[in-house]
Amino acid sequence: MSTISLDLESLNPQQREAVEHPGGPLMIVAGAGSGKTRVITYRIARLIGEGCPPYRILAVTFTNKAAKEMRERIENLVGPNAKDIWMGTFHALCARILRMDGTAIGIDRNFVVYDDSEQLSLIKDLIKSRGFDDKAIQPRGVLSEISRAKEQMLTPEKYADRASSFFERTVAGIYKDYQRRLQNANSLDFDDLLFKAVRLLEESESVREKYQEKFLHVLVDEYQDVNFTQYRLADLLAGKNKNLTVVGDDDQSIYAWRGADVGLMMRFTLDHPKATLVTLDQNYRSTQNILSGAYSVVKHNRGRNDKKLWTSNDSGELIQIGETGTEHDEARLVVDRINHEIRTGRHTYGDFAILYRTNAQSRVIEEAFLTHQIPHILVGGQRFYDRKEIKDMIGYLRVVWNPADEVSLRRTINTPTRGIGPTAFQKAQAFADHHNITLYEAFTNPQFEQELQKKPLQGIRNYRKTIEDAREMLETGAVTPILKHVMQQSGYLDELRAERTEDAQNRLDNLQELINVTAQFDSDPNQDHNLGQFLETVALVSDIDSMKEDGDGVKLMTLHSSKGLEFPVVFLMGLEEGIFPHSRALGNDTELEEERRLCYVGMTRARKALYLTYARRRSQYGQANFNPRSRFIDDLPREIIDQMPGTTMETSMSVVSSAPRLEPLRSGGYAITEQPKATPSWDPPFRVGQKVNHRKFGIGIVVSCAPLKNDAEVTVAFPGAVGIKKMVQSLAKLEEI
DNA sequence: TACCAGACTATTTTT
DNA sequence: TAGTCTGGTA
Repeated sequence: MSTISLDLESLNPQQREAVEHPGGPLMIVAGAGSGKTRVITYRIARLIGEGCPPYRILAVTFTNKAAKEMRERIENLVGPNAKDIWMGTFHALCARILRMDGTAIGIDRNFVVYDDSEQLSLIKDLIKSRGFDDKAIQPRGVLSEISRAKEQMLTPEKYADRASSFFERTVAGIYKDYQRRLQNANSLDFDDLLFKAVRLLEESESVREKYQEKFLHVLVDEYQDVNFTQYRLADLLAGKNKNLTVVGDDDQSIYAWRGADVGLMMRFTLDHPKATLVTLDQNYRSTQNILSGAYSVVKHNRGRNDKKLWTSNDSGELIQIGETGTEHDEARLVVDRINHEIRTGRHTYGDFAILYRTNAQSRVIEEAFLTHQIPHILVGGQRFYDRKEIKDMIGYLRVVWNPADEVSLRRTINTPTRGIGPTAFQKAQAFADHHNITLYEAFTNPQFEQELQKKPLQGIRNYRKTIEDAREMLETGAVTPILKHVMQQSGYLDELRAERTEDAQNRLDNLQELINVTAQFDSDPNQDHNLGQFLETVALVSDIDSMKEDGDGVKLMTLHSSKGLEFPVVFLMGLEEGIFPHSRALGNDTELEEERRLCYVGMTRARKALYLTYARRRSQYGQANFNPRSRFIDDLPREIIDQMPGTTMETSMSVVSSAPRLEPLRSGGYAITEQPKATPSWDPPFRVGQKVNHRKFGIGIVVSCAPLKNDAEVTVAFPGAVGIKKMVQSLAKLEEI
């Protein structure tokens, strides 16, 4: 037994109960900032201290970053053997299991993982080859339908049995082909990782027993955001020893759009009637005012089980509300505020976080930060691994590792151009289908070569040589030499260098950065050194994973990315109807509730100070929009808010001074009496959130209004297939109802 | 086959 | 607004 001393005295009784829970199913309902991570790390440390070997513990986290941090914290408590704990995201866990034992259900060890864009390109191709117009059958829609099917563990056959509408029957056909193409390409998509892992455990008794025997304790964090396959997986893995600990907070469930289902938290207690339930409701993070503010936003949700967090912290500063003219003014307001705080010496740049609803909002903020020289770290947005040049090179590496990878082959074979256009491609596809071989095999088949013209033939030979030479380097295990070889011999580098533009130089820099990444991978003693492992790591990283820890900069990220983090000072920007809550959520109660929870998550990231800002006028898609301020602001009790100095007076809410104006008066969801006039010269014909009638589409809800010469452009959300429509009021003749 | 210009259109969150 | 797609031309 190791010598582990935990400071259990410092825990509150609930935390202590959770840490010391002996065994059996345990559900920890952990409010924001309630010391959840501490409880989990202590619990794991304690299990190890009591003799449970680290390799028999499985801890599932939401992001790789969370896993890494948790591992470090446990290492501080129990020492280096914390390395042996199985810790990671569901997807990483499944990939690991499938690589080891997937052969039992016919999965090749060397499979690659297809990401979103690769899935999409495959779907697009399938839609086209079936002769559908990809406007009538949208690739995105098909993909998310397939994804949903997989989350419910429906195979193509089962899905087809249930399909009733035209759309569903179409998807059923595509789904079937899609799976076949994935299989031929020796690839799995994100959902497959989960789905196949569950299938593996269900179908192979020996594999199931192996893992059930192995994992003495299973812990799942962020349980409110699991989907059905993940729920199944956790249950299966903990099936024998029943030591399953789940930790979640239903108020922080923000991934329903991705198939997560809070209802599974309830189901846990039904499936495990003997489960112990511990609620952590003391918040150690935020001030009383921040907590009250956040609570006053979520409490509007119906059907939540009401838990009100409490804190012994001071009430702290008031929540600051800032209204500005445009989004540029808004960014400037934040810049000024940050500079002010820095000057007074109260904070450093690293203390601030800027949170926004959509990535598109980051641009304006970043521009302001660049011009005013505020050091900052942008999380997300255009991901490094989503950049074209990076995807191209990763594509090459994937073909080297797995020549059957069809999507990567398509991506790379004519990049840089080698004279292999659609015609050559179609020929190869036909040849491959006819001889029942992969595309790569077709392209490299001597018989096929005879069908080609001189130029494409030369191109293919060069390509093949690049790949084959690289394949010979596989044995060494190092990734960097292969990458360098491929960059060079493919002609990719030469082409970029020849461009001599700033953009090309940027791309070259990014490629250099990629070399740094592989070099680091190659020298990491904790990694299995092979290309397949590298490709998997790359496929499963998220934005937040690559956020640099150090560096004293203001963090910029979406609300979703901020989950699980905390900052001394938080700015929540763009609090406008149609932005946050997002326009897609207006008029949909379920989605509005999720927006509310998202707001709750954002607000509770703040420890000391919280700013909520919005602009009266904002350019969206190149057009001026006048969105009223967010209903979430109107939810806040006026005694805990204050107006930021320097914000415009005439239309702003003049908080404390005009008490009666801030009644949470709602109809269509926000305080009507307060709405500032959009501009002095223009009156929108409808309120946002108002129900209107259209003679063809029926009843819909106004998403936004924008001025248009002597007219107005009105965006309306209609139910069902009609969706969101932009229309000119004088023509559409929308009627108020 | 490659490339360009202009049209078009879709706008969330991400493992 | 910006990214994608299409169609025409070299």
